[in-house]
Amino acid sequence: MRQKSTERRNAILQAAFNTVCARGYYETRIDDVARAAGVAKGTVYLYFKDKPDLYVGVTVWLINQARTIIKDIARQQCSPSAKLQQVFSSWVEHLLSRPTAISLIFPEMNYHHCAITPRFRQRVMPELKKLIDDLSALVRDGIQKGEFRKIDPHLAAISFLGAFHAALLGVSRYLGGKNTPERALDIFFYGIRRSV
Amino acid sequence: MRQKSTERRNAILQAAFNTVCARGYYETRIDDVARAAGVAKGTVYLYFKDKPDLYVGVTVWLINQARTIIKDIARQQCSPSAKLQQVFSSWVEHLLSRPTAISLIFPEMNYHHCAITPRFRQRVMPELKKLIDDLSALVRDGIQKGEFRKIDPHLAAISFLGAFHAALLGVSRYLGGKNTPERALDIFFYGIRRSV
DNA sequence: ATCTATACTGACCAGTCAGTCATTATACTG
DNA sequence: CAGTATAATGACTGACTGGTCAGTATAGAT
Repeated sequence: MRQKSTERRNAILQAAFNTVCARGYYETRIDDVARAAGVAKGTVYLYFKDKPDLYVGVTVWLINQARTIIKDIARQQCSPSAKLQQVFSSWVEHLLSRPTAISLIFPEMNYHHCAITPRFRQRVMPELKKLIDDLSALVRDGIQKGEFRKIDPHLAAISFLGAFHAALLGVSRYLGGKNTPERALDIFFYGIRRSV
Repeated sequence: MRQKSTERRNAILQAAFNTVCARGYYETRIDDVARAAGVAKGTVYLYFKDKPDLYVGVTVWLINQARTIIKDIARQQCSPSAKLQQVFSSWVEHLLSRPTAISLIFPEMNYHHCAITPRFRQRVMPELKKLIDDLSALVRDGIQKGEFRKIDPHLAAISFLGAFHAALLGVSRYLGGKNTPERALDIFFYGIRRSV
């Protein structure tokens, strides 16, 4: 009784992630993913029901990685600010070479994928909400410790994503200036208003 | 000597904008756009070279609208902060019913559209850069008037886009909480750190 | 070693849709 | 009004790709 290989599944996931980052979902061919994973095209369908299913797999996989980073850092003994900073830096480190991956995270980008939206909603949105909850928890901790202003932790978590996004844009090929990603985090922390 | 109708061109652009916002570029059929615009499918090709050309047209059109709003507001006699706030509110007002439009603005989302990326680069990126320059000018003004911290205006402009994005997410169907868009702007202005 | 059940393969197929173009419609001119 | 040139039409076409499945390969059991 032969087993499907976890190894092969991961190879397909990784190949799909790479291709989706390079080209986007719609310009990604199953054939390309298969070739990059070193399997036959039909093999992809042994592990994933169809193309949208593969996409959902990739997105959940990415979000779980992002959450793992948060969890590891949340366990450290340092201030909430330092924790947010570390999550930020770690994420930047991971995605700097593939900024397009961020589109996997933003849901309104995924309105685009109408064919998978119901499935996306059922299987990815819960994960994404957990990601935001993880970030919210860090913010809540900071509020309780008097480090952060009294703001909605949920919105702050979402704004953190926006700041992360801006960070990637700020160093990107097309819109980049003389920035480092940390400057975007600085704006997130301190705002643009001058204190009086 | 018959002329092509500007009216018809705009109808096609508007229809394409609506469909792209509702479904994304790849789930948008030329047939759907034509029907929504009240023209035949082949007519679309009288005004736009091909599908990517239509997409570029829509994106440039949206960016120009966003810029018009900035320009109008920049002319008013009020503080730089108030100006940014008004741009923010006006944009929110325009896009609240179609948050997906924001994907037209963020370039790494458009890496997805490999078929149009070179064309996009040549025709849309210059407009997008101008949009960011317009915002940067407002920020620069605020810095000179002592209202804003000494930060890179360019990065602040990008962060403004990120904050705008977060605002839309914060009130969205999937990730929304009890927020108003203005709260995201508040975070952009004052950050999350508590002042000491 | 043989047998079995499942993994794996890749040529094939059907459906889709962007783009085409022969035909028709219509605005404009004299 | 007739003629002309261009706009507009929509059925058709061909390229493409996701998914299928008959055939092959192979791991595991006996």
